[in-house]
Amino acid sequence: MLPQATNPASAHAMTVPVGDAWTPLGVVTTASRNGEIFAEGDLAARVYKVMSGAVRITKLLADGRRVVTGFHLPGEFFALEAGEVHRFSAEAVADCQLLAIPRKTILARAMQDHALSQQLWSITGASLDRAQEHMMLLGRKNAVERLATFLLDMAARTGTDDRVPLPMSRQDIADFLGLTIETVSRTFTQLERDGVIALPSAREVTLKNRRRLLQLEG
Amino acid sequence: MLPQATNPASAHAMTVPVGDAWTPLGVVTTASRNGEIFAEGDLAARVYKVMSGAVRITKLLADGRRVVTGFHLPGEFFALEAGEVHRFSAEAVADCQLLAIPRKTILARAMQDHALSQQLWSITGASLDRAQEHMMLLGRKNAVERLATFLLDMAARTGTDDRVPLPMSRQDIADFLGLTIETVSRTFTQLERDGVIALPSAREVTLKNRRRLLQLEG
DNA sequence: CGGCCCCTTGAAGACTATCAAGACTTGTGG
DNA sequence: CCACAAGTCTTGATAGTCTTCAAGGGGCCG
Repeated sequence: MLPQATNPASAHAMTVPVGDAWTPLGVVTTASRNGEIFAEGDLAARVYKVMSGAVRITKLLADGRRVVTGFHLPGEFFALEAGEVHRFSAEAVADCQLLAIPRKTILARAMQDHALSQQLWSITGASLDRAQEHMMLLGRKNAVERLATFLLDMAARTGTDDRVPLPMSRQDIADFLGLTIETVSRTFTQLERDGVIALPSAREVTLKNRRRLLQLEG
Repeated sequence: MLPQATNPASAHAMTVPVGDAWTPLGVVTTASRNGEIFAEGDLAARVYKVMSGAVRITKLLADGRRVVTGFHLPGEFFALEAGEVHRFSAEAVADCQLLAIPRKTILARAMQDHALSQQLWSITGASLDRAQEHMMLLGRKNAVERLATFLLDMAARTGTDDRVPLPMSRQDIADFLGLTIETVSRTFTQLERDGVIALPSAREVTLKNRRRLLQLEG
């Protein structure tokens, strides 16, 4: 169940100016592939926005079984939680640039800026929506439906066209979909055989038949 | 998959004063067993606090497969979401008294009360935590572990001692744990046979061996 | 070119779902 | 208060999906 060894190297700070309302509040840091960004139980000192790369959020069971509760792609926030301590770990799926904003800064601003305050709530609410949608997948969908849902979601979030890059490993996908790596691989192959997708490489999917994929989504 | 027919009768408003900071903001309403409190897609006009009874939050797949994403017990808030529209349905598991607070009221207050504003965020964050914990259950736990987790959670939330009332049906539990009603029933029986719990009735469990249950939780 | 990951594929087995029937509970009406 | 009916829960037998165990293929980097 435990996947690749985690590379402890990560997160060297270096100030870089970029252009959006949040940017001036934080600093851009980097995290290298499989590098830990923070761990479950760490003090929640910062909130993050993905600038480039991809991040996975994970939780572990005592015996090592792993769940990936979500992936975060460029433009998305994570660790924007209300608690003082992180309830999950965050790791870089691929080399990342992250905007790290001190929690204190956010909270101080929110004290004086109701719009920001509401935005914080709103972003957390969006995470909750996604979490509930995912519970549906984990609780009631079969392997094909899970993968179809995943691919359509990734396409919606990243794809400009029908070419969808998959920065994460099969094991990451398996732990996200509540399946084993073997089942994920077999299901990819099945969708390819059925002409629903093409697999130019393991890390890139081409959607050949979105209509069919939507039906398969369940 | 679709369980009992839903009883449309519910939610008659009647003003009743009670004692806590939220109470003066809303009105107490009632919902009868299996009555709909609101449906997915409804305008999110109110947020709720359970005064008595129990509520289930559900989502449906197009073909009728159902997921219960959570239960809410007395003292707990629900529908405290940021969006304009409910992303899930809420139904009364048993006859309920609910404090219904108009969303507008909450938002207006939050504009002037930072503590409240933060509290909203915090409550939503707590929901997110629970959701992620539940994803772990749905994604990686087996039937025994799921039921053990559920029982310990219910005990922690309601039980004053080792007697834990279960206001919800087996079907509700099944849809919450991502199992079938038969598997839930068999797993209850198994835990009883193993002396971990006793079942004075279908709707009440007595924890006979918490230590063992904790081990089984996974 | 060789080694190491990562991914794919195959065969067997386990866990849960499905199908089916019976027991118990609860509520209603005579 | 009893009898019936409907809903709920339990149990059994069988089937199916996914997991587990095992091995081989392919790509990337030193």
